[in-house]
Amino acid sequence: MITINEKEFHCPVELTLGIINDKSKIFIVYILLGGQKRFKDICEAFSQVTQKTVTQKLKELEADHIIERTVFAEVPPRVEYALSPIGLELKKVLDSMYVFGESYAVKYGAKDNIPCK
Amino acid sequence: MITINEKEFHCPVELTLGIINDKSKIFIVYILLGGQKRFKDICEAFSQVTQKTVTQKLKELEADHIIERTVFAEVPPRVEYALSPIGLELKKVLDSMYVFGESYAVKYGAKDNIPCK
DNA sequence: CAGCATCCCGCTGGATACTG
DNA sequence: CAGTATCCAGCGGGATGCTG
Repeated sequence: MITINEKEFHCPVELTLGIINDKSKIFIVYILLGGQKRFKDICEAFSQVTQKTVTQKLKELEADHIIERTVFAEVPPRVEYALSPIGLELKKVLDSMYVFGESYAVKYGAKDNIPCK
Repeated sequence: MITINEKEFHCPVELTLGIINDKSKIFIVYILLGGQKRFKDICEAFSQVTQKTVTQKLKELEADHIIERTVFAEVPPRVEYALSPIGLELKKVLDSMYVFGESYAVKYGAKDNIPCK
């Protein structure tokens, strides 16, 4: 049993799922694996998700220590998001998802080519 | 670009997320990593999810070739669920989630012990 | 035992407009 | 630019009861 902020998890897998519990969050992590990004860049990176959702998910990820938020005192405002040290460790999870997706595509998909690494 | 059943994915990660897009499915895979199980066993394995959800998720996973369903012509009926070969490859994804959860717990959690492997 | 059918509620997340 | 505010629709998923 693991306890974090009065939430209880039966095992590490459940804990991980508690942190990146939806697609949009995983996508944000995925995007940030390419280096730190501005709010606008993240929004543009996936068209399927609205600005509001991005804002919200970024907040949750920050609260969970996955990403770090840096505000620059400039006009116009600039905010950079980057993965924290522990956030970077999610790379292995994403990598394994990539590998699985590749195998799956080979077996069941009509793949043109496999980019986006 | 990968195309499967007229659905398009930009990269293998997105494809993987398209298959195991929610927690309950990942949990089912997690449970089945322990060997084949009956419907009832899966339902009992996580109390937080209802029977209906289990039924539904099992169907989707079967449609996506992740699990295999075997019906035994017996009375009372018996149905066994097991991971398919490609489903077994999700083990690596789960494993990496386990590793991440462990690291995270060490850093931010009050862990009693870490079971459930 | 292994589901299916129904009803229903809550929350996620979309669209749009406004602010420091 | 980087958000906040509000309003609202959809659907995932809970509870319950029925069937082959």
